[in-house]
Amino acid sequence: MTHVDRRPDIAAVAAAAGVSVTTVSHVLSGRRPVSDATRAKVEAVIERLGYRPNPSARSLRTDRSESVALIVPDITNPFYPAVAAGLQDVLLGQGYLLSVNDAALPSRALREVVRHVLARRVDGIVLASYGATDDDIAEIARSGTKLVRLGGRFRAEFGDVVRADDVGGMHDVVSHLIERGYARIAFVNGERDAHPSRIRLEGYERAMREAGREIDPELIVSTTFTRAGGVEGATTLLERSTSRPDAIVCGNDLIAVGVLDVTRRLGLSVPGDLAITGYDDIEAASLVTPALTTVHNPAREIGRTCARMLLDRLAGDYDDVAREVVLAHRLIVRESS
Amino acid sequence: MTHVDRRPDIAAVAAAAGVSVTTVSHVLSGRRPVSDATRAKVEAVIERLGYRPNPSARSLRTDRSESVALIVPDITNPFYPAVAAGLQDVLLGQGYLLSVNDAALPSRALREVVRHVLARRVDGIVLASYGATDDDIAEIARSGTKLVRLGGRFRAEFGDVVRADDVGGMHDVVSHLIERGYARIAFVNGERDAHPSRIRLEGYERAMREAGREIDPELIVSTTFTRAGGVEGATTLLERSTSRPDAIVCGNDLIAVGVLDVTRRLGLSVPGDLAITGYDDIEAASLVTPALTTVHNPAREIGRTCARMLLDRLAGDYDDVAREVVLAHRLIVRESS
DNA sequence: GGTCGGGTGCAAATCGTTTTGCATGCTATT
DNA sequence: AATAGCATGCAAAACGATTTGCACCCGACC
Repeated sequence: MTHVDRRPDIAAVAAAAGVSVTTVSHVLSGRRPVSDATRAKVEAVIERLGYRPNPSARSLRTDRSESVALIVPDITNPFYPAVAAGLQDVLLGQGYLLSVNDAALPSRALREVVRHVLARRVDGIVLASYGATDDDIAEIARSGTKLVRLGGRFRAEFGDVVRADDVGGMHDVVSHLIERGYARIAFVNGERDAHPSRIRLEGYERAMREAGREIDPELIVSTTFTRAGGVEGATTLLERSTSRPDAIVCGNDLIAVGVLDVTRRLGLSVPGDLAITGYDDIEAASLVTPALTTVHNPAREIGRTCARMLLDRLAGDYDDVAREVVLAHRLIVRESS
Repeated sequence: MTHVDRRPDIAAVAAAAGVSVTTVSHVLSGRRPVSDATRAKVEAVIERLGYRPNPSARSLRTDRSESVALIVPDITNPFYPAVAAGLQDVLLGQGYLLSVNDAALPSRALREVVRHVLARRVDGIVLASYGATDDDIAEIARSGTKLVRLGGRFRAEFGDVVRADDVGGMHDVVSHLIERGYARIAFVNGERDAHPSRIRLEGYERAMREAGREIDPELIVSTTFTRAGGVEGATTLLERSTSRPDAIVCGNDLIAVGVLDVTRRLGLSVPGDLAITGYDDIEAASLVTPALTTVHNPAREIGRTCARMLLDRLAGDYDDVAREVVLAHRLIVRESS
């Protein structure tokens, strides 16, 4: 084993450059003017010694960790990795470390995950978990940690919100189906009380009402935002109903994939016997056969936006006002409708 | 604005409990015996005050950050989120924070990402990037940061390696095709110099040789581990060859999906005109039509294993010996072959 | 009865930064 | 020629934990 030299600290740099530690710190932070000659000298030494400030010491002093946590309800849902990539796009350049935390039940309760990241004193949290309760959010607020939520109801005291226009998106999908002449349009939604479910249902209802269609509660079922949920929902709809729907609108793409599984098993032709639509436009939507009509959810751009808003807040901007940013959706018509 | 009380520090706890800070620290760490009475008193105060040790102060003193970084080549490849979930399964319970870092080109050079996490002084790194050079790995080793690599060539001085048995997996796929009677079996691989490419090619070659088949260099093309790579590879193979292959083995599922895109465009029937196989068994493999024959890569279990090995190292176990752990693969035969 | 040793607790040094208050030398102004 | 003001640099006090060396008290042992 070769002996590894002790890591240089700021004092070592100061000594080697013949200045005080204060001066080195000022060169690093730029908080006080430093003459060009001194700066050059110090920077040369830093380079030569390979000095990197100790982040623990720094955050102990400044009370900032330069790290941000993303909390997602299911990291294996491809929507969230895309969000994470968007966050990273912005955060990496600013020197922030991004921690990604999966709060997927049953193994990991959201509250436990929230406590975990709060205990680590992250500077900010991007909360993408639709399972979050007011209590969870209040706990974050109480700790003083900056918060940006991805989706969810907008309330000033609960921080900023970034979301796609789900009401509009779902409205467009349903209108599209109505236009194509589908008569009995069913809806397989995600978790009943989750915010995205409610908001997507709202879009469905609005489009139906606008078209003068009656809303049949028999045609609306709530399951979970997963492939298994889609199987369950489709089974309920297609096996119990006396008169079958001729189109099924799904709360997200994963559900739609599950619905497709069922139609395949039942030997139904899509979109002949039944039209199916998804939501989010994850890659799988274009892979299945028939390819899914869906609504593109700009995941990466949402991630970028969350990051920028968090940085604004960390910089002290918008200190006394919460913001809600809504990103445009885009209807993608493919073969399934 | 309501006034938020200052966070209690260890001194506040000591004062409220009528003991010294040393004692409180010992209650927390258990490094010295503390009487039951004292312990109970201190724990009650901690609870009442909601005291949580400041992680920066702690790691400044202990030189441990209790955090681990995962570096992946493409976070939108669903294999990696599954690995991340596995890591989290193990790390969360131990109080470690997991940071996930996407080193996807062209925006983020791997070296830059490595520097970034090293600057943050993480305790350990799980490096899943097949683009890593010896230099990258040496830089990590030099910093003293514990390293576990996901895949890659095993070398004692470069830390532990966890990998699936890719040679065996690819061997099984190819043998399966040979058994089914396919005559001209082509191979669309990922990046030519990437380790997983080499190793998977090895499995292909071994199976061919075992069956007494000749290896035709014309039938082997290197692209990238992406859907676009599959399109490119299939186009090359199917449009240029005088005599077409009747089976295409792909370096991963994403490539296979791209190959499928091409067969669809050319109107080829799968597996009638052409058999196609993938590798990894990501969800998409079962979604496409026809569903892909592939090899199951136990991503989540790989993640868990990486985490455990890293924890071993951080605990000082296996200090003077590197380990390579190989996880079993499983051939999944579906419709495409 | 003196000594030994285990259990328990405390004071103080330490980790590596940032930041404040003050001192110095120089230039420019009057 | 005196002084105001600026640019520059330094010493020292935080930040909040962990850990070491030492002191004390007590019962047990010879």
